[in-house]
Amino acid sequence: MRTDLHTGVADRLREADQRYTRGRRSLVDVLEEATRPLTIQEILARDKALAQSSAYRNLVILEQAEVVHRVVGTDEFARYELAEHLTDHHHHHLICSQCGQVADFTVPPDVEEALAGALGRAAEVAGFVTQDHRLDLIGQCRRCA
Amino acid sequence: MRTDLHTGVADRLREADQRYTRGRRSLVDVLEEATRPLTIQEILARDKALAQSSAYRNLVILEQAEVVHRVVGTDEFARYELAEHLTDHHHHHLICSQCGQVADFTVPPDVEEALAGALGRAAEVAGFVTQDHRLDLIGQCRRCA
DNA sequence: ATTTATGCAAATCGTTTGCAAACCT
DNA sequence: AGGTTTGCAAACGATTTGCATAAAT
Repeated sequence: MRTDLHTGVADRLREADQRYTRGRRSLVDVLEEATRPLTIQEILARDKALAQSSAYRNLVILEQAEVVHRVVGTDEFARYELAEHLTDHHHHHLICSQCGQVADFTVPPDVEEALAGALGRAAEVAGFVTQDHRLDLIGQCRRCA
Repeated sequence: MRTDLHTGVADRLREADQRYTRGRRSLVDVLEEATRPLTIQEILARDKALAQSSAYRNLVILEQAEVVHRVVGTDEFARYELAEHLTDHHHHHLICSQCGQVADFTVPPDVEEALAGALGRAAEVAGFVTQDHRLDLIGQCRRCA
């Protein structure tokens, strides 16, 4: 099913002139098994062999190589997930304003399309070159509500 | 036109059992004159009489009283703007991934409605209590592109 | 063999906090 | 007077960085 994930990652890293080391592979493995964006601490807890400083450094590199995506919530912790082009799973985030947890969700394709059109037009007016869009819900998760 | 702004703010603060002091009034004044969310440093630069620690403390209080809204971009700086119910101006953000600047934009009402409906349904499925939504464009602003 | 990555510990920097003086009611 | 807020300086904590060693090509 996903023997290609590491191949895809390797390709991206090669293009960015970066090596695919054991530490970077571990990060990708951890994120692949997660069903939501993880904080650095969560990542380190899931693979005890990872050093904190290297994890920070490698996540920056993986982000530049477009292998991972940094998710900014409402709390002080950065969260990471695999880039959408590697998972084929376009989605958005439910951000709990209480505990900070981030969960995934999707909206129907027709809404997604209407949205993309409107956003494209708005960006054009502002002379803005769009790279990505961010659609999140802020509220309280089941556990905190 | 906006003699009522301070009245509205005072109401919110009273409800939160908070005083409307000179420092808090200054913060509201600075944010009222801005056309985009401002970082703390930008706020302090616009009113030299403000002390940094009090600004941080008061922005927390104003946020809890729903007078201001904290905007999280992609960089390390928190940004603040007046809450939408005080400005009657529902909008979204263009976030420059290069310089971090945040600008405002709007989408047509029909898109906004379709979006609200889809989001409401998605949240319901996840057992999520929605407080707010966040729709941003990430890209490069006119100056950085 | 040479370049690049790692991991520890120290530094950085936006933000938070302790505390005594100033302020409001 | 009694409780809040202020402002300075010190503390905090997530993230970054210097440097000597280990790994990758």
